[in-house]
Amino acid sequence: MARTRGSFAEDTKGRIFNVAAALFAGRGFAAVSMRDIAAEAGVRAGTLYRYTPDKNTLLCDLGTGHLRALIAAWEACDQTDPLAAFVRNHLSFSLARPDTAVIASRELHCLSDDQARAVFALRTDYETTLGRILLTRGLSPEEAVFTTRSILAMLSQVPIWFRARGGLSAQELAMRYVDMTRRMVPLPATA
Amino acid sequence: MARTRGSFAEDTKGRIFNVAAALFAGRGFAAVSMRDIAAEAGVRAGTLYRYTPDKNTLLCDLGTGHLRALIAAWEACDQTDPLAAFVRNHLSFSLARPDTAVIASRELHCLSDDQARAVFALRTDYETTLGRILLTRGLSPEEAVFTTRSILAMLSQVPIWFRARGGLSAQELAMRYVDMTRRMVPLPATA
DNA sequence: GTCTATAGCTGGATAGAC
DNA sequence: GTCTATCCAGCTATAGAC
Repeated sequence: MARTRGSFAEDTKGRIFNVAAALFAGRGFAAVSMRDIAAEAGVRAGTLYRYTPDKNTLLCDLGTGHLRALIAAWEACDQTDPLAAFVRNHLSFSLARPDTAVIASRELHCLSDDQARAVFALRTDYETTLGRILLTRGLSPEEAVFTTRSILAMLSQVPIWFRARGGLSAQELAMRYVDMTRRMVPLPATA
Repeated sequence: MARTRGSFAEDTKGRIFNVAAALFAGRGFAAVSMRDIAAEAGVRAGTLYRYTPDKNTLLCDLGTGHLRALIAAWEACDQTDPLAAFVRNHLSFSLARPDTAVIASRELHCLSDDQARAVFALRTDYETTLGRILLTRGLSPEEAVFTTRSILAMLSQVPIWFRARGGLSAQELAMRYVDMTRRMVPLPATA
C-alpha cells in the first residue's frame, strides 16, 4: 500500500490503453477521438500524449501487443495435438482480451504503411504457424492457404459475438470449435 | 448514342456510389471524406448532396442494397441442394461485388441506431436462412447458431483476399468451400 | 446538374502553467 | 504528471451563382 500519493503513471497508462482498446473495438478506430479516450480514462486530451506519440501509434501498439502476446501464448502451449491446441489457445486468449482481439482482426487497415508492415508481419507469422499444421495433416499447399484463412476468420469472429452468459461456456465453445476445425481438415496424417 | 449532352445524372449517381463503395471498403467508412469521394468521382463535394442526403445514408444504402440483392439472388436460386446452393450463391454474388460485400460485413458498425436496425434486420434474415438449412441437416439449435456464424465469417472474408489471378478460379474456389462447409455440418438428414 | 464559397464544427497535436 | 488554452487543418453540409 505504499505510494497512495505521487506517481500513478502506470495506472494511468494502463487505463488509457484499456479504454482506447474498448472504444476502438466498439466504434471503430477512425470514429473515436482522442478527447473521447481522455474523457473515458478520466484525464484531459493533452495528457494522452505523455503515453503515446500519436493516435496511430496507439492503435499500432494495441495491435502488435495483442499479436505478440498471442504468439507467445501459443509457443508456451502443450502442442501434442497441434490443431486442437492452436484452436484452444486462440479462443481462450482472444476471449480473455476481446477488445484487442477485435482490433487485431478488424481495425488494422487504418494503419499506414510502415506501421501496417510491422503488424502484417506478425499476422503472417501467426497464419504460417497454422498453415504448417495443416500441411502436416496432408493438405496441399493450395488447400492450406484458404483453409488457414477460413479457420482464422471463424475464430476471429467469436470475440465479436460471444458472451459467456446463459449458453455455452468458453471451454465448451472451444471444444465445439476444435471438433468443427478437425472436420474441416479432412485427413490426419497419423494413419 | 442519344444524349451525348444534357443530363448524365444516372451515370453520375452510379459513379458516385461505386466510388464510395470502393473507398469505404478500402480505407474504412470514417477515414473517407466526402471530398475524397467527390474527387474520385470527378465532381465537387457539394454535388454529392444531389444524390444522397448525407454520408451515413450513403453507407446505409450501400449496405442494405447489397444485402437485399444478395437475398434476392438466393431466392432466385435452384435450391435442390440447399447448403451447396447457399455457399455458391454467397460466394459468386460477393465476388462479383467485393466492395459492397466488404462493407456489408465490416463497415456497418459505423451506422447509428435507426439505420443500424434496418441493416441488422436484413442480416439476421439472411443468417436465419442458413440457420434453417443447418437445422434440416440435423444440427441442434445451439450448434446451428455458432456454425452459422462460422460459415458466414469464413465466406465473408473471401472478398477481402481473393483475386482471380494465377491460382484458383472463383468457381473452383466455390467448389472447395462447398466441400469444406459440408464437412463442417456433420450429418445430412437424408439417410 | 454542377459549380464556388463558406459557415460551423470537430479533430489531432502542442506549449507552457502548475 | 496533469491541466488549460490554443493553433490550424480538415470535415460535413448548405446557399446561391451559372
